[in-house]
Order: sequence, then structure tokens, then C-alpha cells
Amino acid sequence: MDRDTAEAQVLQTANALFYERGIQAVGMDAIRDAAGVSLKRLYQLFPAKDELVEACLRERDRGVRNTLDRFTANAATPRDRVLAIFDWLDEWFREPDFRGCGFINAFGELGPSSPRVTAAVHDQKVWLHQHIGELVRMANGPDWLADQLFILANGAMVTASILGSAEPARQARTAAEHLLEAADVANTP
Amino acid sequence: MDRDTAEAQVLQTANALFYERGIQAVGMDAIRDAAGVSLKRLYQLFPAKDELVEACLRERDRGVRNTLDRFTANAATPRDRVLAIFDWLDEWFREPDFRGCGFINAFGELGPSSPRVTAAVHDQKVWLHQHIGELVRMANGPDWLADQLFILANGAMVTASILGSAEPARQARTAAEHLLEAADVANTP
DNA sequence: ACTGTCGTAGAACGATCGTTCTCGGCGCCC
DNA sequence: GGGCGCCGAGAACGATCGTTCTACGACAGT
Repeated sequence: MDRDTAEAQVLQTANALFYERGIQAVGMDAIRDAAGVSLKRLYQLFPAKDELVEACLRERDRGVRNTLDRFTANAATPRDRVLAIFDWLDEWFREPDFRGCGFINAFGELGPSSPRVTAAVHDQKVWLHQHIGELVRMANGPDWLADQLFILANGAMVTASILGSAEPARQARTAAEHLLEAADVANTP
Repeated sequence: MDRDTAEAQVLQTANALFYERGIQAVGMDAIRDAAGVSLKRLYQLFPAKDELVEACLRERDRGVRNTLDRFTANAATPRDRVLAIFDWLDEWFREPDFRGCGFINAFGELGPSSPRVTAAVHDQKVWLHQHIGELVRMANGPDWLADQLFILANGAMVTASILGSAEPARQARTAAEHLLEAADVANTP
């Protein structure tokens, strides 16, 4: 197997395993078996587990950005683009193997012991915050609205995973509508 | 040392260590050293680490309920009682060793592998949800408002810990004020 | 065809950790 | 007072895991 495809294979497989079982519960051997590469290759691609974990998070980050962009792209009005965030959450929460936000989980698991993980999680949340900020600005909403929607989105993620329900997405969406109203964001294109 | 004081000592010490460093990063030896009890005593109090972790979470749960009760008790109006939730968050986030919600962290770390932890976290979040529900009902607010405030509170916790800022408490509080307004909750005693 | 390089499979190592066992000492009851 | 049982300190055990090493096979260049 060629190096690039091996790397892609490892990232995808490891990401799935980490998300499903937790990071510390997945050994390098399990990743080797699932990805079908040798340990040697694994370690020449990622010299330590920490770096593999970070690479997985950054890969996951790329995926999230693409998915969210796709969701917000085909909304009719700026207001709908903001609300599309919560439609994305709704669809995500309904996936049968949804187990919460991989970044929040990784932070809870390794935040105190791995600066790499902390940084990767931090970066992705800062991006999400800024992205929401852009959507809000395009709808002529104030910055504080973006802060609130960001909190709402993160809250929906943890609430949905702990309670094992997709409802928080709809509840957060309704709350977002009220906050948009409070910020005087009209529904015009 | 007497059995009950040993148990209290262990719960308090272990809780602090778990919260500070993460659960899997703290070995039983570290708890023994910090609590000043023997391993034998530790294992006769809690036959396995899993059970110690669950007991710690339930102990933490008791603490949270007391603290939150104290905060909401001395609010002037029903509306202020609801908003007191976010004052509590604000004070909590400002504690120098704040590292997020211990329950959310534990769930991210052990959710997939420990049903005991999952149950303890679930129970505490259900309680928080219901408690917010009671506060909202006393303010004549609708049930959906409680759902939204619950999401907002959880979101503030993870946002504050990942971004390392106490700001989310105030931002969530402002959002809560808007949602209260949207739900027509007046500021009367 | 031979040699050298690369890759894989899998054993092996060293550290950590949860759990149990051993040993020595202290108090308690007949 | 002497046997008995409980307790504390720490060693020991067994499993797991991250990481490295070994042995062997495939392939390319001359």
C-alpha cells in the first residue's frame, strides 16, 4: 500500500475508533488491525500516538468545515444561513452512531495531559465561533449574537449526547430564532 | 482512621485529582498517597475503581445541588431565580482551577466504556434539567424555556473550559434574558 | 542470478496500572 | 497473658499498551 493511501486509511480508521470507543481505549494494535497497515508504517507516519490523535482531530476538523459549509451554502436568506447551523446539528444528532462532539470528548479525556489535543480542540472551536460570527455578520446581526449561538450549539452537542436524544437540536434552533428576533435580524435575502 | 472519615477523605481527594488531571490519568496509588489511606482500605470502601469514580460523581452531584440551591435561594424574584443559574456559572468559571464540568468531562472520557459513569452523569444532568424546569415553572415560564436554558448552561460550561474564559457565563446570561423575554416572563415577585 | 533495500508480521521490551498478597504490628476478648 | 483478627505499608502479580526490534519475504538494479 502506498504511503498516502495508508495515511488516509489510518486517519479514517483511527478517527472512527477514537470516536466510537474513546481515545485511550483504542490501542495502536487495534488501529493497525483495523487500518490494515503495519506498526512500522504506522509509526513512520505518526511517530507517537499523541501526534496521530492530533492529526485525527485536524482531519475531523476539515470534515466538519466541509459539512457545515455545504449546509449553510444552500440557504435562501442570511437568516436561514444562520439557522442552518442547527439543521446541521439535527441531522448529525440523528446519525445512529452519534456519540457527541469528538472535540469536546477528546478535550474532556486528554485536555489536562496533552497540549496537542488541547490546541487542536481549541482551534476547531475558535473556527466554529468565527464561522458563526461571519454568518451572523452577513445577516447584519451583532457580535454578541454569534457568541450566544456558539454557546447554544455547543450546549446542544453535549446535551444530545448525554441525554441520548436529537431533541436538543430543535430546541436550540427555536432558541436561536428567539435570539435572532431579539437582535432584530429580519428574514430578508 | 475511622471508616467514615476515611471514605469522606477518599471521596474528596479523589474527586479533586480526577477533576484536575482526568480520571484515567489518576492511579489508585496516587489516590492512596493523597488521601492517606491504605490500598486495602481503599478497596474495601470501593471494590473497584469504577465504583470509586461513580461515588465521586455522585458526591460531586450533591455538592452541585447544594451550591446551586444556595444561589437560587436568595434571589428576589422568580425571574431572578432563573437568572441566578448563570450567576452561579459565572462564579464557578472564575475559580482558578476551573476545568469544565466534571460530568461532561467524565462522560467524554469514560462514556463508551463505563455504564456506571454514564448513568451518574445522566442522572445529574437530568436533575439539572428538572431543577431548571422547576425554576422556570415558578416564574410561569413554559417548559420549552427550561429546555433552552438547560442547553445554554451546558454550552456555557464547555465553551468556558475550552476557550479558557469566564465570558460565556455572561453571554449565556444575556441570551437567557432574551429568551425569558420571548417567553413573556415578567420581572415580578 | 545476486545483493541490497524496503515493507510486513509479529514477538519483545519496558512502563504503567488495577488488584491482590504478604508481612509485621497493634488492639481485643477469654 | 496469649491467641486472634484487623489494619497499614508496600511488594508482587497480571494485564494492557506504547514503542521498538527481529526475522523473513518481495522487489529493483546491475
